[in-house]
Amino acid sequence: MRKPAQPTINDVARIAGVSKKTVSRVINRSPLLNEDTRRRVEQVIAELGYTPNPQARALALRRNFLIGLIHDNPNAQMVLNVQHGLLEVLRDTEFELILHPVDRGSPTMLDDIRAFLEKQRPYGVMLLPPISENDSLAELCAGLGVRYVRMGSAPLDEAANMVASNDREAVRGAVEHLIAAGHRRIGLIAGPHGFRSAVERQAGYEEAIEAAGLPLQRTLIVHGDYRFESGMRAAERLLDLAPRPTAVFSSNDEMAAGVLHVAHQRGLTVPQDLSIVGFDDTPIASHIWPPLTTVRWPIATMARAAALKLVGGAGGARPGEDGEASLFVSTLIRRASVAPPPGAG
Amino acid sequence: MRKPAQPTINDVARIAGVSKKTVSRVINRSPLLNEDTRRRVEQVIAELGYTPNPQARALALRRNFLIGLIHDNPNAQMVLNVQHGLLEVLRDTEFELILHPVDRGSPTMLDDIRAFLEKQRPYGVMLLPPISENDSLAELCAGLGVRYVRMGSAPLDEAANMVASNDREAVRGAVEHLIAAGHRRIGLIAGPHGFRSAVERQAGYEEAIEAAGLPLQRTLIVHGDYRFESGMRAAERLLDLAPRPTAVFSSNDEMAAGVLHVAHQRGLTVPQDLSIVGFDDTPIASHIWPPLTTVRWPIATMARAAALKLVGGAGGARPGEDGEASLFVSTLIRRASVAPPPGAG
DNA sequence: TTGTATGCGTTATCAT
DNA sequence: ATGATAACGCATACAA
Repeated sequence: MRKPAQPTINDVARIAGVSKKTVSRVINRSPLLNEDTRRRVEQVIAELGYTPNPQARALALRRNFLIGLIHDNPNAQMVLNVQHGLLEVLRDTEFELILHPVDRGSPTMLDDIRAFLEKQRPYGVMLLPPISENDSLAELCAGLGVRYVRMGSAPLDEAANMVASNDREAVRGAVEHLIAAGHRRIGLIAGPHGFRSAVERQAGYEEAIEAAGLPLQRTLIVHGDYRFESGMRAAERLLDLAPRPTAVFSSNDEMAAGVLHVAHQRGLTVPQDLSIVGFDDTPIASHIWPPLTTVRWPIATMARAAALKLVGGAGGARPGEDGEASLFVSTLIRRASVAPPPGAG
Repeated sequence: MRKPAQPTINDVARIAGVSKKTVSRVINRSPLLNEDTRRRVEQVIAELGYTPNPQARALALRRNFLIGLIHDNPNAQMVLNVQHGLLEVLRDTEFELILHPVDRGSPTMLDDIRAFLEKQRPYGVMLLPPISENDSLAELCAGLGVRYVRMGSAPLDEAANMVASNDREAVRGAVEHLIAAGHRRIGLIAGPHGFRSAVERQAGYEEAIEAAGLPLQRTLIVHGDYRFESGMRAAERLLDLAPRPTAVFSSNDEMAAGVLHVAHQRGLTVPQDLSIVGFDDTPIASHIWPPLTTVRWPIATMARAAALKLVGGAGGARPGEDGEASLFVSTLIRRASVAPPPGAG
């Protein structure tokens, strides 16, 4: 196999009959350049198929063009949506996305991330929930001089470092939707302790209940861990109640699917016997039967905004209007899993 | 914010009282080194918290430590599983994973990938199905001197460049399972034309049907595009048949979920009225109702093997037994979506 | 407007 | 076993 040696800036300079610096100026779009020489150099660049070596650039500029994505696998679809949103912005820049999944259960997580940051020295990092809620992590980044953007369920940092959704309002709206359908006993499957998203979503639930003048019953609130099985367990407890709730709001779709599962097992028909509302609008929400009413938050849009905040104008990226926003609104997607409570007809 | 200047090899050399080359030797585990000096240097490295600059290394070595993942979004869970398998191996090495999603519908896909390869010059790339089936793409990598590993449903390259699953056998086993349950009219939802996986899975279906001495009926074979909606459309056509099939094998879980959806819409009970088998064992398979009997292929294991093939011993990675294998077996996961055909009791 | 000298942090060559 | 020096490909400071 022949060795396809990449042409370097020297080759371009030699063939174009100029100095490397001039080529460098062309590459970096220096304004003070003779139009003739620019064209000539660009011609040679095109002929040779020359591409600047990113590593050499990084070395000379004393900064690289890596954006890190640090997360602890919230859910597959979300991670992928974030990756897509990020890459959509990064694609036209010289930045690359590198991944760094971590294990929030590990006591060495912070050290692990520190090692990653010190080794790669990424230009910036994107922090996904739930670890994005960790203030020590944000401080670690700041201390190391690595810019960061956190994604979360509420504004927990300054706008420049944050893209947030309004989980509380969104859930309040979702539960109000159930109340408007006639439900009075509404169960909540809350997220795990220590998650800001869990807190926000529960707060939204409570706000809606109280605003409607309904009693806030602790037995109607069960915690899960955002996983399918925990949704099943929570549903068991909720459906064992007498009288049992006529509707359940689940803090994410996966647990909501667990509720549906249990309902099926018990011979309950959804939504006639039990209404269910989820959160996330992952693909499973529209694929299960019946299709799930759920809250959709604009993950890809938020990721794009985050990317713009991170690279903000650097490396060819242009901050768009997305770049300014840091709070994003979620919307209720109405499907077939909600109906009036039994006997309400 | 203070500038946390990284210590360089020069700092280490100066403080340890040796030359940079000696430090370099320590880092790279050169065998010819005095034990004393090695320990002394390692001590200083630890004290300073020195980490070699990957960009500078890449420049000097004329090769970088990037592994690219090129894919056209087969499905979220698969992409994520691959990422995890890859990163599991890469984590202990100096390699980083960079992403490059593409659009196989675009006529410029190959040019786009070429630009990516020429710019980043990754050490190696991992190609996911379906674009991994594209021979021109493999040739492009080879021509550019970029090593690659393809992931696919059958061995379509030499072992060093391939991790393959045995889709054909796996599907054959799955359909035989249906036949053993008593089914004689078994529908197939095939994958889209142009996909090797679609060909292999259809072949497995046909082998099972013929081996059982059943008639191979073209009306029982409908093509989908691996997406949920296409599964619904295919199911409509299959269930409109008279007599209708008593079982359906779907070439992936997402389409199988579509079948389940249509069955529900038509008031058919699964598995009593209709048995369904899927392929992939994505989370949705176990989360829908009833839980789906499906074929699981060892994606993460395959990805680990691929990573070992790519970095093979380089950069601290040690080829394990995974590294040798290039053919991986899938297994049938039996859940609740299969029963004897109606009236068979 | 363009060129020269120098540095970025590392490894390779060839000494000693 | 260790060190001086020259790459690697690019950018910056300073001249011209």
